[in-house]
Amino acid sequence: MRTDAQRNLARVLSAAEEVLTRDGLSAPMRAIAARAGVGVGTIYRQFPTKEALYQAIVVDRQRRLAEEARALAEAAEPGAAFFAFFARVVEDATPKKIFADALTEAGIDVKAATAGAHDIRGAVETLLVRAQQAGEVRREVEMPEILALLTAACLAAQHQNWDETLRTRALDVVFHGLRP
Amino acid sequence: MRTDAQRNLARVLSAAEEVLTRDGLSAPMRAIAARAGVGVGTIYRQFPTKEALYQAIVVDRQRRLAEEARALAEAAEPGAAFFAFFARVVEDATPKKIFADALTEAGIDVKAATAGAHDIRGAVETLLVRAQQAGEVRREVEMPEILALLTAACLAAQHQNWDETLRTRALDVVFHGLRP
Amino acid sequence: MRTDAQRNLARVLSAAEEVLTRDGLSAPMRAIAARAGVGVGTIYRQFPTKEALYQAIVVDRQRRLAEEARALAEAAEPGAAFFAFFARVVEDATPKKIFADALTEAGIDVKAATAGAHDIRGAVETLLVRAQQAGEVRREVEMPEILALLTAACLAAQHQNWDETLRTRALDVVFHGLRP
Amino acid sequence: MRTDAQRNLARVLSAAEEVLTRDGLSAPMRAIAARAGVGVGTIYRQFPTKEALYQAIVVDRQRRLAEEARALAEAAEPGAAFFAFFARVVEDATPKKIFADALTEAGIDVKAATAGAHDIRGAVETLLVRAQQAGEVRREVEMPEILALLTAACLAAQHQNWDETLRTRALDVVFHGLRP
DNA sequence: AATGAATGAGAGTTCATTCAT
DNA sequence: AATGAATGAACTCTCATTCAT
Repeated sequence: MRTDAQRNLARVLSAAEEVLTRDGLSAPMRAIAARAGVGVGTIYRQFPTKEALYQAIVVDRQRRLAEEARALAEAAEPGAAFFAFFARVVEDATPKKIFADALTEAGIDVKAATAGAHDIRGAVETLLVRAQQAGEVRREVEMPEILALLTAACLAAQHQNWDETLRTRALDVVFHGLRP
Repeated sequence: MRTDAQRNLARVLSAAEEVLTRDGLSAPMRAIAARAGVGVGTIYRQFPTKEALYQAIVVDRQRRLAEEARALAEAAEPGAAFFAFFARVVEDATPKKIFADALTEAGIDVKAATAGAHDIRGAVETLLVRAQQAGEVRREVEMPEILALLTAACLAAQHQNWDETLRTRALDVVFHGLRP
Repeated sequence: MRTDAQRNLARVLSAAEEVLTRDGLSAPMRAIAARAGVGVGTIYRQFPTKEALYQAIVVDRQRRLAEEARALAEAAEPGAAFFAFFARVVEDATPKKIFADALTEAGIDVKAATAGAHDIRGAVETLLVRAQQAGEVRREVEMPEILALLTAACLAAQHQNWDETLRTRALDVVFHGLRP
Repeated sequence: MRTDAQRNLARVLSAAEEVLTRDGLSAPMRAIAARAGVGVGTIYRQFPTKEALYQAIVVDRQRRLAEEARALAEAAEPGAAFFAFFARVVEDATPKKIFADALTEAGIDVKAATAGAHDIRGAVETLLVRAQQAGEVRREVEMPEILALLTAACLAAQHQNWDETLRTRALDVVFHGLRP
C-alpha cells in the first residue's frame, strides 16, 4: 500500500496545483479530488485542512525554484544566468498565482531560508552575488528588493495576464535598473 | 431622507473599502453592513450585487488616482512629478489591494481611457510624456509597461506588506531602470 | 384629500389585481406599488398586510361576479343564462387565478353568503333554480357541486392555460352532465 | 453507505412530497430536510435545485398514476374501470396538489407521452378507448378534455379540500356528461 | 397623507470537514 | 486505506414591513 499512497500523494499535489492555480483558492476540494481521481477523504488523510494542502504546494514550488536556481549557479555567464532565472520565473508565473506565494514566503519566512532543500533564498542569493561579482548587477542591490521585485512581477503577470511583449518590456525596465 | 441616504451611501462605500481591502473579496456583506452601521438591505438598495459594490470602489479609486495625476501634471519639475506620483501610488497601495485592480482595469479597459473623469491612463500618460520631454525618463519606455510596473509594485506591496525601506529600495531599482 | 385617497385606493386595487394575477402571490409589494404609481407606504396605509390586500381583491371579484349573475337573473331564457354565466366566468378566469379564490370563498364562507353586495352564492343560486325550473338543468344538482365545478374549471383553465377549443370541449362535457 | 444513501433518498422524497404538498412550493428546503431527518446538503446532493426536487416528485406521481391506469386496462368492465380510475385519482388528489401538476405535464409535454414508464397519457387513453368501445363513454369525447377535467377536479379537490360527498356529487355531474 | 429608504429575518445554495461503510 | 455521503454553518440576495422625512 506504500506505493499506492505515494502515487496518490503525487496525484493530489499535481491536481491541487492545477485546480487551485486555475480557479483560485476558492476552488472546492471536490474539484481537486475529482481531478486527482480520488475521494475527498483521501486528501484529508494527507492534509488536515485545505490551507495545509495549499501550503504544501507552495513549499513544492519553492523546492522547484530553488532547484532551478542551483542548476544555474554554475553557469559560465553569471549575469546572463541571473537575468535568465528572473525572466524564467516570471514567464512560468503568468498563469500561476502560486509562484508569487512561494516567493512571498521566501522573503518573509526565516525558517525557509535555513531549510536545506527549500532554500530558495540562498540559491537566488548565489546567483545574485555571482552576477554582482561579474559586474553585471549593481553592488548596492540586495536580496530583499530582488525578491520583492520578482514577486511583484509574478503577481502582476498573473493578475493582468501579461503577454510576452509586455513581460519583455516590463522586465527590460527592471533589468536596466539592476545593471550598473 | 435624502440626507440620510447620502450619508449612508458614503458610510457604505467607506466601510466596503475598508473591509474588502482588509479581508479580500470573500468578506461577507454582513461584515460590511455592520461596519457601516446599516442593514445589508441598505447596501443592496444601492448596489445590486457584491461585485457591483466592488466595482464602485475600484472606479472611485481610479477617479482619485486620476485626480492626483492631473494635479501633478502642471508641476515645475516633470521628472520629479512623475516619480513622485509613482511612489505615492505604491505607498498608498501598501494596505489596499484595490489600487491594483483600479490600475489593472486602466490597463485593460479601453472605455475607461475615454471616460473624462476616470481617465487615469491619460493622466498618467501626460506625466510620462512630460518627464520624457524633460529628459528624465527614457524615450523608449511606453505606457503599457508603466502601468504593468505600477500594478506590480502595488500588488506586491499589498501582498507582502512592504515597509518603507523595502518600498524605497525596490522603487529605486525601477526608477533607475526608467531613467536614461 | 378625500378624492386623492379614493383614486389611490382604486389604483392600488387595480394594480394589485393585475400584478398578483400575472406573477402570483409571490409578486413583491414594490411591483404593485410601482404599477400603481405610488409608494409602498401608501398601500400599507390602506391594507395592513399583503394578505389583506389579496383578500380585498378576492372580495372585489366576488362583487363583480355577483353583479354579473344578478344581471343575468332576469334573462328571458334561464337555461342559456345559467350556462352563459358559467362559461363566461371560466373564460375570464383563464389568465386570472383570483377568480378561483373568489369562488372558493363563496363555497366556504358562510358570512359571504349573507352579505348583500357580495352574495355571489345567492346570485348564482337564483340562476340555477331558474334554469332547473325551466327544465334545462337536472333537479338533483345542487349548489355545492355547481360551485365546486365552477372553481375546478377556473383553476384548471388558469393552471393549464386552456385555449378556446379546450375550454369549449371541457365545458361541453360538464354542461352535458348538468342537463336532464 | 449505499444502503444509507438509498434510505435517505427515500426519506427525502417522502418528506418533500409531504411538505411541498402541504405548504406549497414556497416551503423552505430546511423544513423538508428537517422532516426527512437529514441536513439540507443531503437533499442538494441528490437534487441540484428545489425545482428539480419538485419535478422528481411530479414524475414519480406520473409513474404511479400510469401504473394504476395500466393495471385497470385489463379489467372486465371497461366503463367501470375508466370511471373508477378517474374517481380514484381525484380521491387521492384531495390533499395533494402534486397530482394536478403531474397531470398538467401529461397534457402538455409531448415527450412524456413517449416515455415508456411514465406514459400516463397513453395509459389513460387505453382506458378511455376501451370504455368508448364498450359504449360507456361518448365517442366524441377526446383525450385533451379528459385530462383537462381530471386536472380540474384534482386542483379543486385540493384547493377546496373536497369531502367525500362533494367529490361524489361533482364527479356524478362529470360522469353523467361523459356517458352517452 | 404620501414617500421610499432602511431593516433584518429568512430564502436557496455551497462547501470544508467528518465519519460510517 | 479509501471512499463519498452527510452535515450544517455561512454565504449572497430578497422582500414584507416600518418609520423618518
